[in-house]
Amino acid sequence: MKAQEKSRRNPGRPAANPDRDVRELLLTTATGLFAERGVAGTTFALIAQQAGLTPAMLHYYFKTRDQLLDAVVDERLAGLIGSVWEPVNEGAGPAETIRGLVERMMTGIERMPWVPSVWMREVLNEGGLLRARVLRHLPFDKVRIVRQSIARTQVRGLVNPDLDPGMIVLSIIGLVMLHLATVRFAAQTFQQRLPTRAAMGRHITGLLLRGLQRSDPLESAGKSR
Amino acid sequence: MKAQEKSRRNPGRPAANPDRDVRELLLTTATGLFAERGVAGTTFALIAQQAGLTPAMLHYYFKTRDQLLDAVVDERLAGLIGSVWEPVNEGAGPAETIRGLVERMMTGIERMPWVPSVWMREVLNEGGLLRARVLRHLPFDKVRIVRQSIARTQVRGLVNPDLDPGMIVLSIIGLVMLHLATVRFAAQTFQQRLPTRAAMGRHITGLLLRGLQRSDPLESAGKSR
Amino acid sequence: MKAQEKSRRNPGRPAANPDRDVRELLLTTATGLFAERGVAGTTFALIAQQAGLTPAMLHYYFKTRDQLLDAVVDERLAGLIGSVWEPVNEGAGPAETIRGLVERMMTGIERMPWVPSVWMREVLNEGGLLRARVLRHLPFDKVRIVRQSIARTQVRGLVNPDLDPGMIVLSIIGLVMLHLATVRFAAQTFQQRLPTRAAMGRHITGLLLRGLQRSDPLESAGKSR
Amino acid sequence: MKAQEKSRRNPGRPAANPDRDVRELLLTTATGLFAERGVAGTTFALIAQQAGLTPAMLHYYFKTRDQLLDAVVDERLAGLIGSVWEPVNEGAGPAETIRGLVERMMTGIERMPWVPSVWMREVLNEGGLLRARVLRHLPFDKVRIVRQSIARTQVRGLVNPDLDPGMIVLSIIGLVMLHLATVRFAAQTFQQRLPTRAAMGRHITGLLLRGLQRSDPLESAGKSR
DNA sequence: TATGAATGAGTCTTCATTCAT
DNA sequence: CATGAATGAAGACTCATTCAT
Repeated sequence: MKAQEKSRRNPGRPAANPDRDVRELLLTTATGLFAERGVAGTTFALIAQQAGLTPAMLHYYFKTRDQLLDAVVDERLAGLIGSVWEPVNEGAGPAETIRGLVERMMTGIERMPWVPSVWMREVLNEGGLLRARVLRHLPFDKVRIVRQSIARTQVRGLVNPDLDPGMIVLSIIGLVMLHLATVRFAAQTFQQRLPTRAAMGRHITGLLLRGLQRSDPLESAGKSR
Repeated sequence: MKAQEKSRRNPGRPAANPDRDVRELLLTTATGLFAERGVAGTTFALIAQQAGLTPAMLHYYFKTRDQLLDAVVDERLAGLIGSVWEPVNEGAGPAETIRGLVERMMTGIERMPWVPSVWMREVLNEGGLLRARVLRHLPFDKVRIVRQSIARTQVRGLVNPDLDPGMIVLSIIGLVMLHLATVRFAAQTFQQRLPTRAAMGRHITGLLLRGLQRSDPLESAGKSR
Repeated sequence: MKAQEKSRRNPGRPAANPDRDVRELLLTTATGLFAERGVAGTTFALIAQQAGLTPAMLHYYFKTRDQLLDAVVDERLAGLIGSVWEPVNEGAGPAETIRGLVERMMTGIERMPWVPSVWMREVLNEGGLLRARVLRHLPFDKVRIVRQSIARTQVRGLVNPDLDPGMIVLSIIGLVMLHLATVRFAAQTFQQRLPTRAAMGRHITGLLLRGLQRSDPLESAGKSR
Repeated sequence: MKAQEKSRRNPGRPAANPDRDVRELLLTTATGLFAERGVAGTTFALIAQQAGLTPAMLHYYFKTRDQLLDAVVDERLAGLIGSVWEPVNEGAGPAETIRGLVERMMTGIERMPWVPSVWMREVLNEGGLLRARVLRHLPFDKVRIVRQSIARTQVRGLVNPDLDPGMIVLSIIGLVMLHLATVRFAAQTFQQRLPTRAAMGRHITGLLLRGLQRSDPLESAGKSR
């Protein structure tokens, strides 16, 4: 019923394909629930109910559960991944590259707040239900660019020699996702105020950029406490 | 049947309490599956099957699903948490403290490889099924010690001013869990060799300690590419 | 399959709401089985099977077992209770009132033969599974009217002084339910013909009205045997 | 464990067969639970738990559930039935006979308070789980004596002509069981004091004996209210 | 006697999926 | 487009019963 109303709105104008609209609504509802309860914990009935539709309607738009997951990845996550990685190019230095990645991730996530939680649960995790699907969209060439850029700089002695260039991309993405997915929880648990988006950006970028940097260890500072 | 074989092992000696044994076996099987497929995706039937028992047997040892989760947290995770945090004390500097935390986490996880994955999925994530249970075992006083130690050092200008002391504990734990949970995946995905445990420890600790450190940014290094 | 047949009946007319029909069918089947085997002994599977449906279908109409019991009481028993007690008013004498109650009970039960058995088992009995639900529908004000009417008449010496006015309502309802629930059994057991409805009404009403009446005891009659 | 203690009590004396004792304990526990929750609602585990034993022990004494029910009827109910009906003889008048039956029932039930509830649920009711078993112990000859005694007296015009002699035995037993099983409930429901045993005896006997009696109807009394 | 361990069958319930309308 | 009805498969959980010890 709600869907019917929806499909009839804008009676004057050449209605934007209502099919498209409901699909989008369903995807949005689904991703929200995936973030809150995980993919395995989100039933078709729940998505339908929250979208004001019947479960049967869901099957009209997505023949099977797998197709819904495909759509979430292909029509939502893929775009984000593209916008984050596309600008990466060989010309930039590691700092600039990393700063760019982090900034674009945070910007993209601002409009898709469900991503960090879902990413941690369903992509990074062994057996995550979106992992295989996401893999198909990862820009391996771009990833290699970043890795090699860091490795080269490291060889020249300008990057923290402790770091493993092979893990650095994981560290970058993971750090952003991890912090964005858990700030709220951390703040509540340890009874602190929720940091602003800017503060979080500084924290993550600061940790990464300083972490990458070659320099003397912190020992002395700590010792002198 | 398999259980019968089990009860016949150690024919000579007064069999170590078989009750305890099967329970432990079940807990181990369960945690393994939780890591692979998440708590929500792991059915009693699956655990039982993998342990060579019937689902009904699981209910013999754990009256309900909740009780199984309780047991996992209370009898497995709690010990790890304790051993990681117990040695934390006010006397140590931030570097030493962090190094200790990371080392103890990695050591503990070596014997419980299921922890990182489960921690990311079921503790850090919103709606994670172990979150509430784990919270009861978190040593808030120890956490505060670490946070304040870093904050004090930061005020004295010896710590990266970009960092938010309120998020630093999350960053420490999260970084370890994140990397341990995903190295294998990252290595496979990007077709690299799996880093050694030592390399991983260096990577994480290096990232954290350098990241914490106050110093000039990496810009210059990057620019000079 | 049977359900399909069902949905095709009345091919010419605009089928009476099939939803309602199946619901009613299920309620009827359930009450019948409740009478035969008690609520605790009647499984969803049994009801479904007897109605030619699957157990899952039952959950389509009644989300839980409790909801089925609610429906039985609210949609079936409540009406009977209302029709039995509604006409009770202060103006009538005890005999008239009791006769009316008994008559209306017997009439109502004629169309709901499952009631006496269920009432005895699940309402009157300690721990009966419908007791609490039925209690919500009992017209306490009407009950009080009957009790007080009898008590007043008893004080005036016109009612058997042995009777406890507080138990008399129980005796009235109980006697009807008891006899209706067990005539068939009694007749079979003691190999007698089944009394007609009229005979049963006379028996019960006669027992109650004479029993209420003040008069000399039966001793003399018996002694003269 | 409790059972062990129990079986070891009276260490000095030649212990009364402990087998017998535990059996009795179990029967008593079972009948109590049957009264509270019905036979179908009482599990082996519950009986065992309440008796301080393991379910396995129950199977030691009663190989199957059916055997337990057999024992309840044969070793408990049968005795009561016998003591109630044995004294019935052809020489007595209906009043005396009925008074005797009621009195003996009430006396017997005083020591077996679980009987009325169980009788109503599991004997009188269609599909009652003890019905068939109890039937084997009913003294049909005695029942016939009562029925015929009343019928004869009725023919002579000394008994309420409305009554059906074939139903009268059912009315007698049923009335006692019904009232004894439900006084507590009735008192609570209608917020009255619990009648004393004597009051209940008077109520039941009074209702039955007056009810049997031939006499003018109560109409006039009621009308004059 | 006594019990812990074990299980097959069955209970209520949920869910993705189908289909006639 | 949209849905109500329907279901098979599976999930957690219970229970009477068995058996080695």
